[in-house]
Amino acid sequence: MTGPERADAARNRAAILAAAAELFDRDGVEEVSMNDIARHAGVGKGTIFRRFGDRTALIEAVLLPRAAAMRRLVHHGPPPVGPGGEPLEALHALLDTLFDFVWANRTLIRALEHRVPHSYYAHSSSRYWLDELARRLTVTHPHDDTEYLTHILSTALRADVVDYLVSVRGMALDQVRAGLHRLAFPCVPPPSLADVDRRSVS
Amino acid sequence: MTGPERADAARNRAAILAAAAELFDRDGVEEVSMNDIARHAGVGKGTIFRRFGDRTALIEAVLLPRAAAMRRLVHHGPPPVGPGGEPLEALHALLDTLFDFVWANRTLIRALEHRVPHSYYAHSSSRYWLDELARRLTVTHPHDDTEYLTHILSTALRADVVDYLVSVRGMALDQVRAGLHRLAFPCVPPPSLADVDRRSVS
DNA sequence: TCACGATACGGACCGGCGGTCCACATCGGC
DNA sequence: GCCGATGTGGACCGCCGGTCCGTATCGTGA
Repeated sequence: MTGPERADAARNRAAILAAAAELFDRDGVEEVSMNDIARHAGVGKGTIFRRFGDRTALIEAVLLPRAAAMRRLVHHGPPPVGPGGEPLEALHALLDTLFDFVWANRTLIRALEHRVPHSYYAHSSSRYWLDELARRLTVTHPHDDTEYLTHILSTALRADVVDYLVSVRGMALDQVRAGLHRLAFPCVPPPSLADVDRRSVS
Repeated sequence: MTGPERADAARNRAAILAAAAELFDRDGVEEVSMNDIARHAGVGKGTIFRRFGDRTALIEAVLLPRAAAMRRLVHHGPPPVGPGGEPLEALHALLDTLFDFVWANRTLIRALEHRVPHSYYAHSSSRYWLDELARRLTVTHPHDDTEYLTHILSTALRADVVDYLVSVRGMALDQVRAGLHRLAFPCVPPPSLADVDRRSVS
């Protein structure tokens, strides 16, 4: 066991991740076999399993850097999504950021949920933003049942729920986004469309 | 093509459905192969495929009579869940009936959703109770966005969402049920626990 | 009762999957 | 340049859902 990883191994890891990301995105996760990825990356199938263990771990490995980027944005980025902004703006910015992340990675997220039931809520890389959401809700909704609200919002943010609204019910993305913000304030009338537009364009 | 079906064929259909229902229930849908079902039913694998077409259709066939029973209850049963009762009671009774159905058949429903994305909302045997829910909401919430409310409630009734709350978060069934009823009336305080108990015991 | 076409049966068989194995190639410190 | 540690790749494995077809069973009309 030398320090980290041999040079050729690192090269192959990168090639596999790139090939997997491209094929998953292009053809849908379920349509891509491990053999496809191996061929496309120019490596043997055994190499993939040696690097990543199994199919589930490979999917996670493709998703991980994207989740980490979002996490960095939330924890160290500029306000309003990063720390230091006005609480209400911070909550809405977080919702938008989560929504964008879920939408952009919906195929990977759905595939993971498919292979590891409840991973959407229970997976460690999900927990942190569920907790962050709860934290911001506690500030903006000090008198409500924030655990309950967190659950409602995180369910509305499920990749398959959003996907259904858009691809089966034909809702526009901004409609779904507006519904999400409205859900956070169930007892006030929904904001005017102009407000919603201003927020989601930023 | 004689009239309906030969006697041995009908016998086998029943045996297959019974075997599938038992194994799905006992071991979980994903753990049961078509060979398992064939062996357990005492028929050849070919017979299953001849009768039902493919695995998805077999799962649907196991679920169908249960959904039909619920449908009968809602359309022809005694009030409050059947027609003729007081609107508010009718809505709550429907929510309870749907909740019980989803919980009792959560493994089958999840397996179907797994094989046919969005089937939970889009499948014909789901449509009718989504429509019924919307109908009753229109009566009890004449001034609200009932389409939106229907979506929120049907999402809260997803088999995987309920399953997560119970099996991962450790919520009691009656808590989840209470949350469902509360969701239908977001702007009034939740009913006292006594009310909830009275309703769900009936 | 029997004969015969229509129908159903069942398990060998197929292609493809995720995952394993191991003879061989490649790396990199000395 | 040597040599043990590390990495490689594709043949191979068991299993899956699904098909095929020679054989068995049904039920009708005579």
